[in-house]
Amino acid sequence: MNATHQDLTRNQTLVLDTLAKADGPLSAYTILDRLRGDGFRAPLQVYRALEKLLGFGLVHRLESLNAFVACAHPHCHAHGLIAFAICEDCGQVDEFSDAVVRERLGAWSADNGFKAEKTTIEIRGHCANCAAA
Amino acid sequence: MNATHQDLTRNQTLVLDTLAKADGPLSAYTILDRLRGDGFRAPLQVYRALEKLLGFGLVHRLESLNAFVACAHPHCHAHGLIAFAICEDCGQVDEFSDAVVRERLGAWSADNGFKAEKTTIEIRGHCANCAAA
DNA sequence: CGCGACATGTAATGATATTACATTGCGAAG
DNA sequence: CTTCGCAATGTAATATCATTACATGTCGCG
Ligand SMILES: [Zn+2]
Ligand SMILES: [Zn+2]
Ligand SMILES: [Zn+2]
Ligand SMILES: [Zn+2]
Repeated sequence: MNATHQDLTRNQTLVLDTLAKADGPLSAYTILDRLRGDGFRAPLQVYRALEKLLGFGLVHRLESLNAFVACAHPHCHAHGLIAFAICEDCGQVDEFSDAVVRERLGAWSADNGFKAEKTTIEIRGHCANCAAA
Repeated sequence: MNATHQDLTRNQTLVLDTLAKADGPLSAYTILDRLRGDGFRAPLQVYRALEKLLGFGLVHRLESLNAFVACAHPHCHAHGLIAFAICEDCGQVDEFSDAVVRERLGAWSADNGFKAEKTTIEIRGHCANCAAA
């Protein structure tokens, strides 16, 4: 595990590159359309690649958008808990993490006997640039 | 605004009651099926009611499930930020809020000039009961 | 009554995701 | 080398979630 870029299959590489080149989140079907020229024909080709990439931590799913982004920090994977700030105007996504937030949510889980598997934090709003306009 | 239960229309009341009686989140189509006997025929009847109920704060949308729950605290809705702990085994949802988390995410937004409109926090995992089993 | 505002009814379509099954590529075991 | 097993891939069909478009109903108010 902890796969490097070299371990990726052709389809996984194509999907990851598509996300990396994009300026914002892409839906699975948008990825599919962008890869038609590379032989992609069916949604499953995209979803299967995404599934692996999500497992590798190279891609994140934005639940509130039903879309996907390449990880902004694929190296320093301190990925215990990630938060996303999503601009509704320009689509830009900012990925960050906060130790205090992680600690507080962890404390709630401990207090309530809840075994957390995955935490989603998504802030929808307007980025600095778009808010100015 | 700040609508009370009395202000609700028939369809809104039916949808809210369905959610309140359910033991967990329901998808829009599940709500539709449960209301066929009351004359519901089309998804839009559910989605329109949900849209209003979400606005009133009587219902929450769980982004990671594409499903909806009745608010657990429809009265003391001082919480500007709500978090959900969702059990993947039994479907139970626990709704809570944390002032420190709100403050930290607010601080990040302020630091980055981001104007937050809506924040989603969802923890997927296993509740105390199910984790024991 | 005549109008406007809002809720509702109905059909069609669009968008997102999964199931099922066949096939291919490739390294390990024999 | 051949066969086996496994993971990836290809393809079609289907399931699930959500919206658009347009017609109709209801009710308060001038
Ligand atoms: Zn990341
Ligand atoms: Zn922006
Ligand atoms: Zn609530
Ligand atoms: Zn449970």
